[in-house]
Amino acid sequence: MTTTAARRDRQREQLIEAAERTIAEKGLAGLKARELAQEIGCALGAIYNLVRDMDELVLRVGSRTLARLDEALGHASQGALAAAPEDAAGRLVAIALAYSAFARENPRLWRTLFEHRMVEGAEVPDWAVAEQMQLFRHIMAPLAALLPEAGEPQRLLLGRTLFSAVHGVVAIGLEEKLVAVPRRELDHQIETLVRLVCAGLAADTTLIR
Amino acid sequence: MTTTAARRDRQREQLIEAAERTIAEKGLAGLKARELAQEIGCALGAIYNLVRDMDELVLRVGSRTLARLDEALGHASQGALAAAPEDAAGRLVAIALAYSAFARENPRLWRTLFEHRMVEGAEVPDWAVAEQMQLFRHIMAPLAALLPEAGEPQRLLLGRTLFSAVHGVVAIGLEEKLVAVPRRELDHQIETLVRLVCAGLAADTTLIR
DNA sequence: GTGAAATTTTGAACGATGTTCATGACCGAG
DNA sequence: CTCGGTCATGAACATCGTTCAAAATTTCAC
Repeated sequence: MTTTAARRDRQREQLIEAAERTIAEKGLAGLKARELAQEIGCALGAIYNLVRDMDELVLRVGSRTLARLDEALGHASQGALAAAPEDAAGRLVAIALAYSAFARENPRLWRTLFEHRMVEGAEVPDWAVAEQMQLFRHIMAPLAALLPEAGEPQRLLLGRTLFSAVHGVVAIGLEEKLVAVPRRELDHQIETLVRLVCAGLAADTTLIR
Repeated sequence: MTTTAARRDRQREQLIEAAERTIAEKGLAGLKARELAQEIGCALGAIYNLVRDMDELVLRVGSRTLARLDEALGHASQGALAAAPEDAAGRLVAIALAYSAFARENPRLWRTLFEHRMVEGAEVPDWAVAEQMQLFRHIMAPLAALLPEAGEPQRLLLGRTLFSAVHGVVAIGLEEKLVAVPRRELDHQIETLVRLVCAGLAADTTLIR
């Protein structure tokens, strides 16, 4: 016997999956409450029993995307560690390239992570913020190997900066949809950026204080 | 005597300025056709005689923002050049910091430059693309001084990468509105990033090929 | 098992919003 | 002055997300 709560949970899952498919296919702007209701076979108003509003739905899709991204970065980091345990810079490059690959392969879902703005006044829930912070741990490990003498706060700051910089290259690189940036070229830009920063770190450690 | 066309041009200017003020105050989401019509004193439908649609209006506001940004970067570059003509890296840092300052001082207008997505299928007009490319010239000059031996294509690629990287740090740094990143900290991250890349370039020119 | 109470589902209705279009005012040339 | 075309007008339309009173369903005590 299926209790009401269990069925609602199942339907909520269906809703989130339908929303994920829709965003992946048509982008965030293509997400319509009425279409979702029809797709999961419920009334329009029922959606608001499964989810507070569309914002929460988008946030939950973002949570799934973030989990997949986290997994991709973890695999890349692990692979690079196995291939060259000493090469911390290479591991950073591998993570950055994995980030780029994920963005390229999931363009609309990835975009949604940043495109989505909360309605005025509403705050991002704590669990969403915590998830985003989790991503940094992949960067922090190689960074600690690269800068054993720097303090943790300095490393955190640098990790954040490095992530943001790579993100910027990917974001602007994938912007112009028509003249799609060739994968090779974008990946080369990213690798160059990360290696330049690492070379800079090796050349002049006083830049990190 | 004011011909009809002249009055329409004047009203179009009013419309763009009103839209600019609105976006600066309330953000892109706060831009409503009906409010604009009331503000410039015309009927709702008249807006569509001044502008094809809201997309074009936002693009025109973006054009003004881009012009002011271009001016700010030019001033910063010029100032740094006068202060230390030899220090190309310092000029890059000055430009990056000016970019950060502009974004911080014009958060909603700056955001609109990137937030805005064309409706499906519509393409960004050529004049808008050309304007964006203009920005790069500020970066290219110091880069040429820094890498006299590199080819122009390599320099262009690196300039684009550097711009994107700094943009990423600013974009993510200004993201969380509540826990506003202190100006000092953000500027320090940016300067660190640019100096690290410059140090990397000096240490290992083979990274740019 | 039954009936009442509580809960959930329903979809019409509401309030916004961008855009269009018949209508009527207005302008300018002859 | 007049008339033909141009332009302004705002009601109407198509979509949205969201709400809510009513209907349907489930729950539960007896």
